[in-house]
Amino acid sequence: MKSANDQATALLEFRLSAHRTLGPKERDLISHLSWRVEELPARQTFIHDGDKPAHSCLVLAGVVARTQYTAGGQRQILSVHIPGDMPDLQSLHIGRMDHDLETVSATQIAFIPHKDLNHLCAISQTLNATFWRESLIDAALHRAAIFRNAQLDADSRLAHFLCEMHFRHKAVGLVDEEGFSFPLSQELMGEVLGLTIVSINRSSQTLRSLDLIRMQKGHIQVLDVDGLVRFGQFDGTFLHQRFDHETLARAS
Amino acid sequence: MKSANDQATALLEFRLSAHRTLGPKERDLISHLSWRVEELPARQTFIHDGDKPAHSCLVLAGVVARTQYTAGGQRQILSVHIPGDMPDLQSLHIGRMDHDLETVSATQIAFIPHKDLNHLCAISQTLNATFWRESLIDAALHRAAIFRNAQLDADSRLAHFLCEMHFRHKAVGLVDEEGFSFPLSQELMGEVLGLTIVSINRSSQTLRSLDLIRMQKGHIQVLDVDGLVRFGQFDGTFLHQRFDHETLARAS
DNA sequence: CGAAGTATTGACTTGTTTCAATGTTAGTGG
DNA sequence: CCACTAACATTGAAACAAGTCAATACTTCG
Repeated sequence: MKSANDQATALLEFRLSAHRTLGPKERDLISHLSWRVEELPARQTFIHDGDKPAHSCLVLAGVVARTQYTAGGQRQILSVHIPGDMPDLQSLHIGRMDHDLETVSATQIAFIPHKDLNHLCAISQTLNATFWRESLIDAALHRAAIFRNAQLDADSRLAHFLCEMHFRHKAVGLVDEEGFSFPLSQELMGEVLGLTIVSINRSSQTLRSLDLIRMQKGHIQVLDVDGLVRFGQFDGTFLHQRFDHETLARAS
Repeated sequence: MKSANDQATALLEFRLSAHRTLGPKERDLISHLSWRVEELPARQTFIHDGDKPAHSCLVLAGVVARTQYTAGGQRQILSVHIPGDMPDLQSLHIGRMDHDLETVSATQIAFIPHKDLNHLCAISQTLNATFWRESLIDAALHRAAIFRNAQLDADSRLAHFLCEMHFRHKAVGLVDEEGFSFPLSQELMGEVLGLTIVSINRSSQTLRSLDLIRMQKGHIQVLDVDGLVRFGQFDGTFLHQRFDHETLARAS
């Protein structure tokens, strides 16, 4: 049984290896980080708009959403983060948060002081570039969201989003023959895609009736990847994955 | 009369100073960069989806759009870039472009080899962090776009976008009593906001009738900043500007 | 069992698109 | 200097995708 700290180390090493092969120096540096791991319940905002965090975090288990609220209190989900993601890497160089981070399901999150990350980046050009790249891919996900929300109708929008989720889960080895576990309710998917729960419900029925996906109680299975990709006009380039099919199990 | 190279240097120094005060070492490093400056006509795609650029660029004059196309050839403008922006800074660490860069108006663009930028970042932690921060603010602009396109109706969406343009132009000293020069046609604003030209036209009439803006032939003037901010639910935090009111003139 | 959260369905409403025509402006060449 | 052209802006009417409202069912869990 691994300690939580080892688990964070293994996951980070796996994630960074997806960008480039790490040398022994980098692996050593990573392994000496000391993480503080927290268990958080569902629906908890753990970093607030306006905060000036002194740590960044790595999602170990569960799902986290970036959110922003309208004047009327309506919530927009800006992006969805799964194990292996570092959803507030930006706070390393942009002190003040311009959005919230909240848990969707119960999650396990590892925190690391900015000081330690900065130290790492100062010592290793490779790690510096890799963390930077990680934050750039985050921006690429945002661009994909802008594209789909503006250009696709409700059905395709959902298809595009589910493609993204499928490939991102796959990249961290979280997809098996049964699909992947995915705790967003239809209401929350609506908040991601700028649609109402009613639209999501109807669109999900469309995708199911076309035998593209199966979708029930926090679990999603893509039955026809190519079909879903076509339906959602999904071009996975923006994920910039060096390889897709390694499993987290193999890495840890 | 400054050379184009000096102009690029001055603009970059000004821009980076908006993040943090640069020391003499950093200013010296920047001043020794050698830029290649190009004049490009309007509507020209100068970096293509799939390209692997060996340079990044700095917009000196004119407006540049990041674009992505649907299967049906419909164009989405992902973001709009004005003088002082480095719209493909990401290519420094994400080799392959996942979108196009095209000019909107006639532009002047300065190119710098990735090699030189990487060298700079290796030598100076400060510059490394500053360029990184620049790319993170780019991501923050994306988040603002996701928010406005999903949560605001046509009128507010346009108001929000015009606020963003107003403050970003102001930050580089491009706003005077007459407003600022802005070459996006109503059709292109539609491609930014996920609306049709008809909607933009009607929304712009709304904003004009409320005396919030004046808008004619490539020129925009915000008459009532506070009013427009309120109307568009605009929270400028995401711009992360250290100061807004320095002028480019003063810096160069 | 009751309660809360989530999913589903139908009827009606609305903001935006689509289509199509007309007006305006700036630039070009005779 | 004016006719011609292309790009851009404006307007009205009809169509439609998604929203709203509201009722009902299913699931999970204490």
